[in-house]
Amino acid sequence: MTLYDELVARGLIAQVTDEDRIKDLINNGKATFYIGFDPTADSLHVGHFMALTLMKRLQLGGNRPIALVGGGTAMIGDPSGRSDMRSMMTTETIDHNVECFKKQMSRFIDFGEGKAMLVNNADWLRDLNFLDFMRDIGSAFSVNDMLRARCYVNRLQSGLSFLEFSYMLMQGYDFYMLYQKYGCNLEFGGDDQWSNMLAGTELIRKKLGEDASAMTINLLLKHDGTKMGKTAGGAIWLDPEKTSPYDFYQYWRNVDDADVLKFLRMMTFLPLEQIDEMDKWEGSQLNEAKAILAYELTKMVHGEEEAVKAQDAARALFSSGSAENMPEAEITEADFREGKVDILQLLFSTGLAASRSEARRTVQQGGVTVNGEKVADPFVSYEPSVFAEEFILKKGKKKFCKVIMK
RNA sequence: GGGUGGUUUCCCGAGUGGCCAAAGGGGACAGACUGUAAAUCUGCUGCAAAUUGCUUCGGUGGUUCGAAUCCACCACCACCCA
Repeated sequence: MTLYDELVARGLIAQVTDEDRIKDLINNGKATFYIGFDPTADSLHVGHFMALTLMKRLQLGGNRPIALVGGGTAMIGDPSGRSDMRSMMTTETIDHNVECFKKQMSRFIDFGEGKAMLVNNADWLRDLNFLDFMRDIGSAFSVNDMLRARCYVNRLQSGLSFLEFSYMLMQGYDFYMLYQKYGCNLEFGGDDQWSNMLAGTELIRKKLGEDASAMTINLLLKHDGTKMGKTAGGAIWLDPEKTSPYDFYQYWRNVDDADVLKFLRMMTFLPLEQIDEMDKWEGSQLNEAKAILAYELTKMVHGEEEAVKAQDAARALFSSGSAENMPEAEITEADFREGKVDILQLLFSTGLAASRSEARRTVQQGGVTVNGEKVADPFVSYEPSVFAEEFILKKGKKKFCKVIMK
């Protein structure tokens, strides 16, 4: 199976500019391709992760990836897929985020000599001269075409600043620069980037009379069309400080039945034959597929050791095993009042509940247990000595921790 | 630059002087049923030392016994005209 066919089989490819040319490039290791990452936060999230796995797949096929961090484009903010205006970030924040991105990417992609490159578009965007840029690049863009681009249409209702409108020019310019500097002949991106990417291929054609290609990856969507990787608490991050390996594992462990196989194909490196085999599974057997998905992804992002820990903790909670790898939470003397901690304070201090009020509600609704025993009274409190023994605090079905007295 | 409409709790959105911590929906959370799934049903959803108190309806100041609601100014947004 060729690389291109595999990408198709894994359900990754959404749109391409020229299928035959792209096949020839990537199947034969002739592509120097780039994917852009805008440093809007100090960690990558699962959406970026899929792009990284794609980069890896192509690199394994002998192609040369360029990870482009948008230290320049982040000054503007990509309006695609957004209904609101992005808040402006300072240069310091952006540069800090760029550094964080670099570190995380290095774990997945081999940036060894000649194998891959990490480039920052701040290098050419920040020092641009406005008039020169407008005469040179702006003249090659048609506002008529831009207004027709899908990504701007809904923004015309809710408001779009000229700053954001110009994002497309920047991204097009990136490709144009990478093409000239590094011979980058292919751009990848999320399907919501399609029009921005075409801006690049068009610009290269207009300015240089040469062809470059673009290909979009299907967005990581759930079966109901909502975005994956977002929870009420925010995004699922790759940084263990922002999303713990356990939470990361649980996130994937809990995907809908309808999505497991899709995610296994898109995100993991398991052989397709093995995944096809799982495709025959039904009902509760799919639970096993979810465990595999969760384990595989956690292993890739946090390493095997953390993946095993997360798995053990999950087993300990859901199918009785050792409590050794359970998440721990510390309490301190400050939590005690008159020598005791009450259950509400425990829930609050361990982060299981966002406030004492929320903790109280949960207790009243019968959602809290200590060492497996339901706590019905919101006023119960505990002496320090009980924490010398194992003290497992559980809220709801899935949230729990071992309480440790500091 | 001119005109009109708008800014409400996580989101959408009702509320035009007291009965407002603020309808309804979504989401989140908890319970039942399950397979750590989905669907469904129930509860719940500002904070707290909790039959009470405190803080909230873009910002500031004012009117009033009493303001999310009225007035003034400011900020931001959308639409129409230039």
